[in-house]
Amino acid sequence: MPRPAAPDVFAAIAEPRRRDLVAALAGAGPRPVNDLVAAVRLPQPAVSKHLAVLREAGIVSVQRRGRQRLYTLNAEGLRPIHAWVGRFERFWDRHLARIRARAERQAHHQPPTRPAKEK
Amino acid sequence: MPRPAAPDVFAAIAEPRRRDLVAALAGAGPRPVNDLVAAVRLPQPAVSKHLAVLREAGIVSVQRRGRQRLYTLNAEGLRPIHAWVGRFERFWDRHLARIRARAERQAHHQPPTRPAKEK
DNA sequence: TTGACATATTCCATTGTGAGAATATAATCC
DNA sequence: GGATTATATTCTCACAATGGAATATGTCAA
Repeated sequence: MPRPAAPDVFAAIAEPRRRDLVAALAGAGPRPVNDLVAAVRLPQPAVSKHLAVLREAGIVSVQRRGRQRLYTLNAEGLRPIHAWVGRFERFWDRHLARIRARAERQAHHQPPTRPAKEK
Repeated sequence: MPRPAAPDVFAAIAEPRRRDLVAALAGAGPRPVNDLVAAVRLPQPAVSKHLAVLREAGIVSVQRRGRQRLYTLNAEGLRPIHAWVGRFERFWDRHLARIRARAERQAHHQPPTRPAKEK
């Protein structure tokens, strides 16, 4: 599959407005730009520009219909972020930390890692 | 508890170098700055500056010992991101999508949503 | 065609961000 | 004290990003 190039997804969602747009696109199906303009309360050119960034990052996809362009959330594009943050989930999730400790103990047959005492 | 103010965690991890720093801090315990300088191959002032951003975002914490400052990953700070992205997990996870579809079908007693055909 | 509508793009001014060099602070050692 | 080590801060510069206004592009309708 032709990876359509995803220039820094992290930077794309760093902008609060763009996160708003993503949220507005979730749940509902393809929405025209004007819908989003109404949803996020931002001038139309701004919305178009933010959508362009999201599109280039692979987070949304467009589809022309008549004079309007319907934007759809492409959640797959968010996956790298989820994956990256997920690497650290075990550091705050006590349950996961325990599971991990046990797994490592069984694997290496060594004493469990000290649970990194909370301050 | 005094929420220590977390100015845009999203912006903090938008920088690749800072993500490198976070990764370098994970797993190992508190590490002095020079360790990190060696790890990420960046001039020391740059590292200090990035660490400052991470600190203000609540992603790392510092602890003085002698002349050095030991930085520790504060994974809790990443939680907002995980939570935000997690909201959209169901849109790419087929299994979760099915669960959701069934739940909605049962709730509204209506035909299941068409799985949004890929282009 | 003309006109209205939906959206994108360009231009400009402002602000923010990161790199790099130099310097400052603070703790330790002699 | 002075020298050395560890880290932070300041400064400047180049550049990217953002908002706003204006304008361009494309599509439908009459």
